[in-house]
Amino acid sequence: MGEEAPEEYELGGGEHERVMEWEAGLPGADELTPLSQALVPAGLAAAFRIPPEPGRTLLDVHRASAATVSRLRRASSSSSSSFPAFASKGAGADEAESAGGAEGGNNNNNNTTSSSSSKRARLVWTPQLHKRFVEVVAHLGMKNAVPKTIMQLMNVEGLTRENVASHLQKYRLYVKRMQGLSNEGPSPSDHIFASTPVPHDHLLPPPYPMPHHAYAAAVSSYPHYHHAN
DNA sequence: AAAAAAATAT
DNA sequence: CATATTTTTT
Repeated sequence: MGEEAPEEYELGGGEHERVMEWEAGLPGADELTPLSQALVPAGLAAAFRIPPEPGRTLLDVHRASAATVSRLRRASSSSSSSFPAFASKGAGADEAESAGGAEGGNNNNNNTTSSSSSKRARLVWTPQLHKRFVEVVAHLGMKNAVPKTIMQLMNVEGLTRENVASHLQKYRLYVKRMQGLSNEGPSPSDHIFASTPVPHDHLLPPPYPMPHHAYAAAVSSYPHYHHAN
């Protein structure tokens, strides 16, 4: 019969249900310093030679909060009761999201999807992965930041060049949008991003373990995969 | 139904 | 390798 589940949850990129209990005692929005506003006034920063403003934009904030939510989903250990909002929209089978709560770091991923077909699951660019990506790109410079090199330096097993290429495409657009929308002032420093305040990422091995010649064989972390369709 | 993300094709 | 288009997920 029809397995039609009335999903009234607007999770992720939808509405947020406000839990007033959590807001009790907290200052009102009008009393808080807007995140979109720089902590250090432009004039003051200039006077004190503090040019590198992290460039906090609404997009950055949004990304950061997304990371926080992502963290909460996983850290839903103790706490009185489970979060009502973070239910996986399991269509058929519930997805097992990793195991160790504190993460050990050892991720032996046997993504031997058995089946012969190379129908790999969709790669999910988790904040950790993205951060790694950004770091590598930043270190390479827009000049050498090409999919192949990025993939190699990231050294994440299972990560394909196509994965990186696709993400890079989006990332470039993202950066572009940001630059165009940013203050069109005469600021030579244009590449101001990489502000991806992701929690402590002790989950991944060193970013670019490439001192001289690649020591292939270094087992690295694995990307987050989700069940494919 | 629309938007975002990732995959795939050119 | 870059960009465009299509598919999949939210």
